[in-house]
Amino acid sequence: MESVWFSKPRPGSGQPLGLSREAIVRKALELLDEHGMQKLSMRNLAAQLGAAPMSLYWHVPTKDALIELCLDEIYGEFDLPEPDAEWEPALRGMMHTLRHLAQKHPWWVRAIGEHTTIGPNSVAMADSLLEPMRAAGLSMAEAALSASTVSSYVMGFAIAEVNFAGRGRMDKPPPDLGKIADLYREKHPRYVEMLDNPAVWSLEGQFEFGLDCVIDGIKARVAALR
Amino acid sequence: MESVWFSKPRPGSGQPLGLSREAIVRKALELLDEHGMQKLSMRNLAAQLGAAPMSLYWHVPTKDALIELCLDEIYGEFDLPEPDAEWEPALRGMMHTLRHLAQKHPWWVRAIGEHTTIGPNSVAMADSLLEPMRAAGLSMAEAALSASTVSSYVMGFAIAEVNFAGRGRMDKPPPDLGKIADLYREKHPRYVEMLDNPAVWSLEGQFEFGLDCVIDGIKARVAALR
DNA sequence: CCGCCCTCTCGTACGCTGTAAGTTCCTCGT
DNA sequence: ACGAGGAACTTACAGCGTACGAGAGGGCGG
Repeated sequence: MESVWFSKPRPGSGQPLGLSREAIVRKALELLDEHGMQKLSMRNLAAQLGAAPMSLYWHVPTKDALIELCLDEIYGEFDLPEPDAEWEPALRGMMHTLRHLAQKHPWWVRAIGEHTTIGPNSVAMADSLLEPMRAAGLSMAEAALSASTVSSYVMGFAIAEVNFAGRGRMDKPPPDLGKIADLYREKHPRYVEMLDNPAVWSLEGQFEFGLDCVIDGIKARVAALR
Repeated sequence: MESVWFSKPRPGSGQPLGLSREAIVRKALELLDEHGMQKLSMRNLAAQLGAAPMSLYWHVPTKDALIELCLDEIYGEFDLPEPDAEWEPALRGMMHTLRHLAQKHPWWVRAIGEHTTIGPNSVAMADSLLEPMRAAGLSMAEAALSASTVSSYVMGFAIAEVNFAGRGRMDKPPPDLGKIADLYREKHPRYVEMLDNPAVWSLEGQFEFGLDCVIDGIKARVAALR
């Protein structure tokens, strides 16, 4: 299957266009952010654009491709740090924006499970992720592995976060929790005890703790170079 | 919305059952592992079981619930380490089984993006993840945060791995890669240089490197206690 | 100026999906 | 023998992605 990135839409030869790949992606993104992936259908999207469903297919080969375009689009929001920054704060900043990106576009966690993105913005992000690691003095291989490690962590965290937040905001335990706790109190007392700990319900603390761990691990590798 | 875990199927009063929640879940799992999530439909599943589509709904409230049951089922395969093990090898072992679980059930990475699981096996796994952390001497809060950190990393890694492997096995670069490299060679030379590095394409190395990083970070916290 | 072609939009239709509602049958306790 | 109710089935609906082909409208060669 050919990827969207290799086949541009046929360039129009001058007449005014009511529809365009850009407009479609923009509106799709709007729908996704507002109502989630379940409400995004080609029919629905076309209606929002005042067009017939099949008209979209001139600009976009398939719905999956459209979603990949949307994915790349949100990677475009990712703002890159200035190149002369210290490597650690730069890395931390990028990871925070990555998390906020997931929070702002909750459908992201669903999409990444089914689509790989190799669009320009996605690549730009991956590339600029290498920057701080190389600046830290790591070799190309180690830089790549480190970058992959931190972003794997953030991705995993974001999924859990968004997913759980879907059942209600997650600063405090969800209402179900009483029942869950009761169900498992005898069999897994330690687990239930954990659920009572307020530190577990602080997303900020949770994220920061994990990020610190991972970055500490990387710092150890940077230090080993000297 | 009530969760599956609170509403058992009505217990039969004795007659032989052609269908059962267990049989349905088992067959669904079979279909999922073999043909992926896209091929699992209630109609298809019913056909495989020699039953009418709507018959399934007596045993399972909804398709999403069925998938949650399947998720919990595969967590049941997760074998817990013996309780007197050293904390670090125990943790590493669990993380390896978690990864292999994702490899064995690729649909998992799609499912976790849309479903939270609080079934017995899932909870048992989460609980036993606390074991090594507590054994290491960490407080309840730190144990929970650490466990969440490592498993976030593994989840993120597994998603990337399975996802990419979907386009062909990933021990070496995919065929698309030439085109990608050509597209971005000028704009992101460092990125395409990275793609040429063999270390980037070793999944084992990749996984182990990241796991080492995270665990090093945790070890630092354990050491800080003494 | 005519007619062709190329770009874009649309209408129709197919095969698929999850599941609500209502029907039928079989087994059991009384 | 008879009602109760568990379990399976039938029918039907609203929605989905998209293949296919028809049509509108402007640009350009003749």
